[in-house]
Order: sequence, then C-alpha cells, then structure tokens
Amino acid sequence: MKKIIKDILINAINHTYPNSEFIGLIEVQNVTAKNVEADFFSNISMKLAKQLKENPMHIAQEITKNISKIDDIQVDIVKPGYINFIVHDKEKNNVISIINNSNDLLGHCKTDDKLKINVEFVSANPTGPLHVGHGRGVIYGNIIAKFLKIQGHNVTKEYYVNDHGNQIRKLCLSVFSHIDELYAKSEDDLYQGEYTKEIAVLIKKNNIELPVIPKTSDHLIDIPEDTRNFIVKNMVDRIKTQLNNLNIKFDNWFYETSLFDEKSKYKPDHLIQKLEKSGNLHNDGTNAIMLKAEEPRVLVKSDGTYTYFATDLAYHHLKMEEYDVVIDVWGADHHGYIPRMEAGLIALGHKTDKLDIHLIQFANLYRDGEKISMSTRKGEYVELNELGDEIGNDAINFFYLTKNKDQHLDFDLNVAINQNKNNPVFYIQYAHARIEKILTEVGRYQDKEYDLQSLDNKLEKDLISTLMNFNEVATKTIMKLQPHLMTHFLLKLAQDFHSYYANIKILNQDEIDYSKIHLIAAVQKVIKCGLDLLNINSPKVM
RNA sequence: GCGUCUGUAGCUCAGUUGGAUAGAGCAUUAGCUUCCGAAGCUAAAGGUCAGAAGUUCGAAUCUUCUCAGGCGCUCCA
Repeated sequence: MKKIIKDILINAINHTYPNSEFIGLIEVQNVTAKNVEADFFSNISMKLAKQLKENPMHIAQEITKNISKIDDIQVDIVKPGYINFIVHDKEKNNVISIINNSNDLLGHCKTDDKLKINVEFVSANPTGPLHVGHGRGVIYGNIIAKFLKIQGHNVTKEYYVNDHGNQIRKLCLSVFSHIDELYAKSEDDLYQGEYTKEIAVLIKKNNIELPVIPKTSDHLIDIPEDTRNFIVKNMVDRIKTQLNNLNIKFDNWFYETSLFDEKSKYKPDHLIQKLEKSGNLHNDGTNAIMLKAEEPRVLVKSDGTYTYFATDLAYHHLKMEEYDVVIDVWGADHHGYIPRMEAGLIALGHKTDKLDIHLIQFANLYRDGEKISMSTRKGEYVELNELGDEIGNDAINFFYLTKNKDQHLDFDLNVAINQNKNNPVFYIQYAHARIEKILTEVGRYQDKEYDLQSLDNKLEKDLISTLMNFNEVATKTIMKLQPHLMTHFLLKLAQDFHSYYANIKILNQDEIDYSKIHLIAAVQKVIKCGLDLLNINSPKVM
C-alpha cells in the first residue's frame, strides 16, 4: 500500500517539477499521531520548500493537482504542508483475505544476496553453568541467527569453548580439591560452585586418573589430558543441557584446543610467523611477542604461553577466511577489546567490514531491590534454568526480547517471579487462545459467505489498521535484527483484539457474521506467526 | 583522565531515515460477570523527554557542552 502511494507521488512530482532530482526525497510514512485522520502522509512539500523557496502549502497544492484520482484513496493537504492519504475501508479490509490466504507471512523478508554467516554467541567459559547474567546474550544471539536464516542466509550458530587457558586448570584443581585438599594448596580463588563437588564424585566413581601431587611446591601440578577432557566434557554437557531446555541448539561447538591440533592450519604459532613476515610485530626488548596496534598487544607472554587474545585472533582469522560475514555477540564489557581484534585482523590482511560485533548491554540483577553480582568463581549465581523453572521459557524469551540490546536493563528476580502472572507474554497468548476457542466453536468457516466491507465498527477498523502494519514491522524486525519491534507490535495487536472481544459479541446465537470470523482468524494467524518468530509458544488453551 | 553505552510517567521499558497534541505494561484510583474464557474490558491520574545552547519550517530523535549512572582501559580469560 505504501509503495502504491509512493508511486503515485513520484508520478505527480515528475509532472509538477520535471527533470527534478526530488524523487529521492520522497518518503511515505505511517500516521501515528492519534488526532490525525489519515493512514499515510508525506512531508515532501516541506522538504521541497527549502530548495524551491516557496510556501510548502502551495507546493503541496501544486503536487496534488497532478495526482490522478484514485477510487480507494483520498488525498488531503494539511498545514503546514503535509500531504495525507486516507485509504478507504474496502481496500483496507482486503488485508484480511491476504493474510488468511498467505502460505508464508514472512515470505517478503528475503535477501537477494545470500551469504555464509557465522554467528558466535554465549561462548561462556566452561567453568560453570550458564547463569542469569548470560541470559540476554543467549536469547539475543539465538534470535538474530534465526532472523538471518529467515532472510535466506546460510547461518552457522557457533559456540566457542575456551577449553585451553588457565581457567580450565583452576577448574580441574577445584574439582580435585574435593578429593584431596592438597590440590588446592598452591592455588587461590578456585571455583566454589556445587558442580565441582558433583564432578569430583564422578571422577572417583569412574576411576579417572588423578594428577600426582609434586613433593615440592615449586613444581606445578601436571593434569593428565584425559582427566582434563573428562572434566571439560562434563561442563560442556551441562551447558548443552541448559541450552536444550531453552530449545537452543548450536550447529558447531568450536574448541579452542582444536586450534593447536597438529593438522590445524590456524595454529597460533603460524599466526605469529605470518604477522612477523608482514612486519606487524612489535619489539620492546622483552621476551613477550606483541602485535603492533594503537597500543602494542601481547600475543605471547614472557613465559612462552599464549594470551587469550592470540588464540582468539587465530580463531577469528579462521572464521574470516571461511565465512562471508562473521558476527560476534559479546557482552558490553568486551567493547574495549574490539580495536585490538580489528587491528589483528587487518594485520592478517582481512577487511573488518566482514566482522560485525553486536554488543549486549548488561542486565543488572536485583533481588528485593538489592543488587546481586554473578560470580562463577565464588559460586554465587542463579542458574539460567532456575529462572526458567520459575517463570517459564516463554516469559524469559519475551522479557529479554522486549528490550533493545543497547538499553541497560534492571531485572529483579523476585519481582519477575511474583509478577509473572502479569507478564505481557500471557496477554498475547491469551488473545490467541480466545480466538482458538471461538474458531473451534464455529467449525468450518472458510467456504461460508462473508462480506469484509461490513466490518466498519471503530474497533474493527483499529484492528484492521494494526494488521496492515504487520508486514512492515516484520520486515524491520527481521531485516534489521530488532526483535523488540515485534514484541511491541504483538502487544498492540492483542490489545486491539481484547478490546474488540470485550465490546463486540462475535458469536451471535441467531446468525454468525463470517466476516468477523475471518477477521479474528487473521489476527490469530498473525499472532502465531509473530510468536513463532520470537520462539514463543502459541497455546490453544491456557 | 580516555573510550563506550545509557538518562523518557512512581517502577520497567517503547518511540520508525527529524514530523502533527509523548506511548505501553506494572503500581494507584473509580467502574464493568444472567451472554464467545475476568490471564479480560472502560476510564481517571501520572511528563520541564537529565540540564543548557545550537541546526531546522519542525528536535525525545541531529551537533556541542555540562551533570548523573553502567561497562572497559591486565604479559586476566
């Protein structure tokens, strides 16, 4: 509809101001102001006023003179120079049939340029279970990967498992400390979570080899590889189970250690050689190896071990070579790390416009008004699934998706649990269930006679206008990766429906008005489509 | 100090590439059940869009400055 109006305007302006370059300035927008009786408007005459040095009202009149009369659209001029369009109900009501006859309401959200995209998200260290602090990144990463898939891209969802660094060693020692306290002797801040005890029990039960405790404390404890792998596997399995409970599946679990495989092309030492050849290493006279950047960044420490950055750079080097677009979903605390990563990739000859880093702002967690900090190390955390058990996956999804990722948000656990019944997601689902009830009562309605033009009640008109916006909202949500737009649309639609339902009797005993049935069927179809898009269930009964 | 994200109703958040009188939910107040599901509906009340200046016909939206908050500035991961 918008496009049709735009074409009309283009035509008219071509006539009014031939050979002009004004076409590019034309935009048609939805009317959102409540007091304005119109569906769409254009501000083109105000824009032209400046260039033509004429009164915008006058320009609008000149343009509208050249708009050919169309049956279903009324054109108005309103000061200071808006050109408003009112679409007649007959035309609008067609949206109901369009929706009900569509096989794929999201069919228009397709890209012309299919790309191979890697979306890496969560990637929490396997040193503890996923907790509520990870929730936002989990849900966000999963949903944008879904949107990209709908667009038609070839998407790989990837979890990067940091199973190589010092923190894994600490994890192992934390586990061993429950078997023999001597393991904890030379270590401070070990992991305190319950799971370390559980794994210790498994180690004993399965007779897994324990490391030898060295006689003198200057010898490091040497952890057998199989034992280490056993512990890491157990942790990763726990995380997988948690994600499974949220219905999230990854396509690829990439282990940091695999970069060090003999056959790996992307071994960090190859990386260093490459950087050295291209003259990108910085030497400050110490034993450390550094990358030249806005500030030198350490790749290999003086003791010969790699930094996290070195292996992460190798990993990104790999992704950049294998994919057209590389997306990272990171917590906002990593933002200072971006220039380093970009500098590294540029030094390796990559174009960083392929790299798209989505920063997610932190969710501050409260319990009864008091801030709680999540610390895996101290064993202070609320597991993501505990929250899921309390309020359900639908509420979790909806909660996180309602907010823009750049918005800092506050989350009070107890309030969330207590107010769960008021969660807006149920309001939407309730609309779906109510419609379901009516539709089953009505039975088969598709082949009955109906007249959409009879829908002329104010509430029906509102409902239909909202339905008309679905296409645009869906496009924006999916193409611009903004899930919160859809959550707000669904709330508005549910609201319009509940209002309609409460005020207008849809099922009349004497005779059924099948146009109303088609209307609510369209509403239900759109709600279901929107909820599916957000990974939320559409229950038929609640 | 530098970088970065944010500041909209009592609370939690929307607000489209700058458009018309600022939008929801929760909380508060007052109403609504012989009738399709009250997880609902109808209203009321609630705002100096942090503050100031600027650009513009027009600013919550863009620019600059100030104030306030989160996060980051490791040979940590």
